[in-house]
Amino acid sequence: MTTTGTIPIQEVSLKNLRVACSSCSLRELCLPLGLSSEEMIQLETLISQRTRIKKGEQLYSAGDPMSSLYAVRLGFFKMSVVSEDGREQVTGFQMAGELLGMDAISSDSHTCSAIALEDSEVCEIPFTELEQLSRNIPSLQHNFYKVLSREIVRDHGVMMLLGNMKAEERLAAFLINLSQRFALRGYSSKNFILRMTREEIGSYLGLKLETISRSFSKFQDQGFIRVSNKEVEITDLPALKAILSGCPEK
Amino acid sequence: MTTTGTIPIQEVSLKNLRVACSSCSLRELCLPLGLSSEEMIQLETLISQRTRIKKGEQLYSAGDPMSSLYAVRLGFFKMSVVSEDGREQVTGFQMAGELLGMDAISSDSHTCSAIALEDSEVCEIPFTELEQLSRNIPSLQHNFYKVLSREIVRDHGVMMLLGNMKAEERLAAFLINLSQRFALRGYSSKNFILRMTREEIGSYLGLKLETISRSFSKFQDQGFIRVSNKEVEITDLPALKAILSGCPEK
DNA sequence: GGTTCCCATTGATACGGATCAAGCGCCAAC
DNA sequence: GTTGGCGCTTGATCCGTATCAATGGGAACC
Repeated sequence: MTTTGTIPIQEVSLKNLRVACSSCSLRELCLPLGLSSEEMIQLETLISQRTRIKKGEQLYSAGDPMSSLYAVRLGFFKMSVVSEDGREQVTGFQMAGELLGMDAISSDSHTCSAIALEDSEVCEIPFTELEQLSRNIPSLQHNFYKVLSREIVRDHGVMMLLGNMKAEERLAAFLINLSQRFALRGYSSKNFILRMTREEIGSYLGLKLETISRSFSKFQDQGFIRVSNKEVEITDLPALKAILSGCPEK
Repeated sequence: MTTTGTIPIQEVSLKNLRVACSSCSLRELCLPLGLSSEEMIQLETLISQRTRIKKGEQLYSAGDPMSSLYAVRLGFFKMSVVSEDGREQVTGFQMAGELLGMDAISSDSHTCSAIALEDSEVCEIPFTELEQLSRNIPSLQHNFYKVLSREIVRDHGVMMLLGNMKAEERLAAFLINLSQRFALRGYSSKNFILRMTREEIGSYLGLKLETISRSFSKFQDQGFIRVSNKEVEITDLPALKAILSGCPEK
């Protein structure tokens, strides 16, 4: 609807439509959190454009020079790194309101690739200008530090998962995490569509796709979830959570 | 030598001794990187004190409120998180010039515990004041963003290791990483002392202590390293690196 | 100097998940 | 409507690491 470029609308309204954090439903999840409306306007002027990314397309890939961060406005992304010998590791799945590209600050070039798993839209945030603006808006600066820190905490959680948990615990943790994030965004926490393949889930969780498939089947047999291809329904959330608590019985 | 508090020296010289980034051998690794000498002095005034932590003591633990970050001035730390059901995951080992506590920014309280693995010394950096100062010193702000981002990149590397690599690959990667970090600090990259136990290495690498021990022995049998308790000598670095490159032969 | 405790090594065995393999269902292209 | 390909499921087997167990050695404490 509020596409960029192709339709020749007059500039003013285009600018208006382009980016408006203040009217964005994600402002409570995203960078603008807690900013005054005046500060939010300053942030808006900085965001040069929204970009649409079709399912399967790359927003950027490892090695690309970094000039902007991206806030997911709509859709779903997969982030992955590749080792020198070609092994891929999915490092995360990002949805609306989450920031992409923070890994790239350290070296001015991206270390991950970002691939859209469904038709998506991102707000492009030029990094140098964000740095500058954050010097004038303390709460923006603070928010951004928090976002970076939260990513570190999340990564530690994944390490815990990869280092200590068994296959079914990992998958349970993954489903619970997705469920909570959907809920935060106003979607159902019980019914959702998996945008990624079993293989991508496996890569994220340090498992093979067959193991993911088997664990899904087992959860279904136990009556915890119903799965049909990419559709998931969580029918017994407490049971899923119990798996995580290292419940003694299998 | 430059202890804090106990010895009643006159204030001026104490202040001088307390913290002097400008004369600190770590200034090229730590936050002050690239700051002018004038800016460095501003940073120094902010760092309230140096603290000594004895081997085995905790600098902070998960749940503690966070008011400061810490720069390791001397020594060696282990960072770990604990899951609700009590499983411990070591998330990293930090040495001189590295920053501790960045995970705590997101929630104003620590999510990790930091334990000294040898007698250590840290510079305490009050976070609110660092935020303030970084608004006035762009290169300080930029450095700090980079430090946070670098931590995210490091974490992604650990995910790759935990998600994709076999036991011996993980240990090889660990040894190479330690070796490089010692070299950066002017220590030998070939001979060093492991400050952590086999169990702590195992927790970091997602393996059990027996597996660490066996892999050490195997590397030694193959002539890649010499190990004696905590002492390690790397005798064939290229061979260790070859293990990482997924070399076909075992 | 001896005792104790913790850490490390090594062996035997068990088990979880990887790997190999076959078959199915769905969607897109023709 | 048919064909091909990709993603998913399920079974059989294998392999790597965990687990269990016994022993050894070094450092700290008495």
